[in-house]
Amino acid sequence: MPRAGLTPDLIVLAAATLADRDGLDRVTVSAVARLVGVKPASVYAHLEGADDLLRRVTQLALEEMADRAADAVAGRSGRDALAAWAQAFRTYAFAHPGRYAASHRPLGRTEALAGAGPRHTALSTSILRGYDVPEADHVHAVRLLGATIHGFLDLEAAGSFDHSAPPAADSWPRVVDSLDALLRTWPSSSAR
Amino acid sequence: MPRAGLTPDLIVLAAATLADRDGLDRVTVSAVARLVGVKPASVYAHLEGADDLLRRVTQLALEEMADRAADAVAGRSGRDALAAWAQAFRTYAFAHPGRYAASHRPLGRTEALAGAGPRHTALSTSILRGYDVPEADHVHAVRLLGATIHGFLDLEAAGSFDHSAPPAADSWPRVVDSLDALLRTWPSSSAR
DNA sequence: CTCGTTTACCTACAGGGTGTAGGTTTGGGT
DNA sequence: ACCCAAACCTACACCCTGTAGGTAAACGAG
Repeated sequence: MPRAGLTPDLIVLAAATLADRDGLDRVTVSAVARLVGVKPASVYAHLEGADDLLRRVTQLALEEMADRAADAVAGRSGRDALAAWAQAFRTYAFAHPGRYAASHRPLGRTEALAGAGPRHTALSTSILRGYDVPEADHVHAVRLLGATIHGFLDLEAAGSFDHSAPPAADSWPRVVDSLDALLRTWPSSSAR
Repeated sequence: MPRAGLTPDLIVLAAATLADRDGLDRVTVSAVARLVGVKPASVYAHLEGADDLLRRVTQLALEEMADRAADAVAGRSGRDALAAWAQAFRTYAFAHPGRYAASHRPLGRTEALAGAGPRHTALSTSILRGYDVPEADHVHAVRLLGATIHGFLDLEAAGSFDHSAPPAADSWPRVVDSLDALLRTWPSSSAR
């Protein structure tokens, strides 16, 4: 019997593929084993278990998203950077729904600080350079950006926008416009 | 052997309790059966299965949140209404993390239109009455509000804000301020 | 108050996922 | 050519889902 030549990375990639194709909740050690042509028990030699598998998919998704986001903001600033940055996430969420869903799973402090987390923080902070947001408010602005983009994509993926009239895609540019407007007028917004 | 006197509602309530205590992913037919003191098979007489159980928890959570949100906006308008409405969700998310997580699960068109969905839409629309947002933009504004609040609470629950300095609670009022500012200046924001 | 019907709950079982123990094969290094 | 680490296997125990069919408690009718 030829050997599959598995590595943890190959298994995680298969899991991510499966997540995108069948949904994150269908990602099981057994299903991944089937996909790579191996018995379930063999997978446990490369990973610590189901939790570990999902955690690695989360980390993969966060890294990939950071890559794409970095690409998007490169060479842009202000509104352009903001729009491209946000669009990078939306494109990723559509292309890789399972990975995107995985990216929301909680991570331990250690994994979060070691992985792509800081890159995401740095990227969204860099967007603020095109606006007049005071240094002290950067954290809040970054959180607001992240929350709004994540919230929109999450609700869109959950179909929450499918029950009212205009397609979610019509609201997307308005969301980006709003965030831009908010950042442009930030000082006055904190002045009540 | 005394009879437990189960009803679908009692089972769903037990499931919701379990979700809040142990996490939504620990909600299984078996666990709920244990909690109410019955064998797993007995639960299937009252529900159609695990999917049905989770769907009902989702609906329960949406109804409860609509109740609290309605309570919060009653007798308020403008910024007060917005802040109270947003706070209602945050309070609920803290008090009932499992239910709150369940509220994000996708629902079919039928369940969504029959349940609390329309109430939530009506509630957030009512907040716009305190602002000068043109009728045609209401949908977009409602989606923006929902996305931002949901996104913030979801990221906060996932611990995404625990890795940088100020506690998430410090950013929350800034988010509400920002949304208020955005709605107050809405017309100019759509004018680029 | 007994009797029959309903139905709440049961046991038993099949199927699939997780995870461990321990055996067998494969391939690279010496 | 051989050896050893590792990749992969079978076999098993355990839990969750869901179905089939049985037992017994409640409840209304006479």
